[in-house]
Amino acid sequence: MNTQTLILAILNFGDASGYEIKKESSEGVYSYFVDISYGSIYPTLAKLEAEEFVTCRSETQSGKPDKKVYSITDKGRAEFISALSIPPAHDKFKSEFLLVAMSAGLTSPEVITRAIDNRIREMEELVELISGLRSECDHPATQWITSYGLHVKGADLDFLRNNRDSLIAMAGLNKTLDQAAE
Amino acid sequence: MNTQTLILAILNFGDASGYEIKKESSEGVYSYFVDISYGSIYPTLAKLEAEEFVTCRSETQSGKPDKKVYSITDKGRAEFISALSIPPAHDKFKSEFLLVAMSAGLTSPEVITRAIDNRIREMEELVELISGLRSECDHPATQWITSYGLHVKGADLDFLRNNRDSLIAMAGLNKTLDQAAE
DNA sequence: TAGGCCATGTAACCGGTTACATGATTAG
DNA sequence: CTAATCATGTAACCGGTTACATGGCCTA
Repeated sequence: MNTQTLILAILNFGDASGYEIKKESSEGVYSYFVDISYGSIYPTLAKLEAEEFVTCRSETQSGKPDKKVYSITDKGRAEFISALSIPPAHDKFKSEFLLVAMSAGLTSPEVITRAIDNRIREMEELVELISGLRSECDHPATQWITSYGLHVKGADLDFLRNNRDSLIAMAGLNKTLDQAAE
Repeated sequence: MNTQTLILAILNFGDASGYEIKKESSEGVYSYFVDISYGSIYPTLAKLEAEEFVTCRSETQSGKPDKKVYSITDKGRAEFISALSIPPAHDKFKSEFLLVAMSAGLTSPEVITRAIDNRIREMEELVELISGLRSECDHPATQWITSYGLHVKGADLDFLRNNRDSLIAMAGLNKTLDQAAE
């Protein structure tokens, strides 16, 4: 998913500044399945304005710096809807944890324990986040994707809790075998 | 996860050529959580050899082009193990589907039906793949990660099947509301 | 008074992909 | 005869991140 479509999606739900878009994409509902940095947000916003997909107005705030609030235009909405009709690409999924877990035999119980306990904690935080977001917003499609996330991440957490010890038990086993073979 | 560590991980399980590493990373066990292209494999392999993390021998094959088979060295294994002890970064997850689903109201039932049915099919194929891989390999840690994958992707598939129709029912709703408001 | 939040923006960099070049063999 | 598989490699490109620059306000 390119930055442009993502920003259009966010603006379609409501006006926002670059700063707010960043927050949405790294702390809001979107944070679960995307993330973008300032370095890509601001240039894209400028490009989007030049193409008339968004308009921009400055808002002066008391006690805070001015902000540039962007609104999606009809042209931008049409562009977004047309992007939506392109069959979505596969999810992109990369997991360092799985590589570590797969190599559990080569490393120590301490390393594996830390890795899986961190993962459990992060997963709990993610479930918390999605739950919170879910209760804040009654938009049907948002409810659907948050239910989805909760269901999948809940199953993930179950597995992690039920199989934590068995993974830790595998740590260092290759080493032991190598030594036994000597 | 950088290409280097991933290649070291694959070579740690056995010797392989660049071509075979690509296959492993896009059709084998690793395909579930990583993917790399030739454009990054071959240069990395050369770098790895220069640093003495791997050695290389040429194998002439009858009826096939020669291949360069790489083996991990003790130095390479030490490097890999040390990379393993660094706490793994968050999973990287990007989903165009979730963005489309979240915007179901803006698009047509056809678009949503195609998107979710494609996803269900892809998820089924992934579950098939992991099942196959699982039965081929009795390495404990690999069994662990494949069980994990099967558990999570099974839950994913359940949700998708049980909630397919409710998502489709949301398609086009925003449009209808807009028109009703006119 | 230090650190964190609000707020916008740019330039350098980088990891990785895409597309291309090359070529033999085998299966349909 | 065509397509696919095996096999290695390079160069151009690109999307995006990191780090930097700037600065005021508020809280501890």
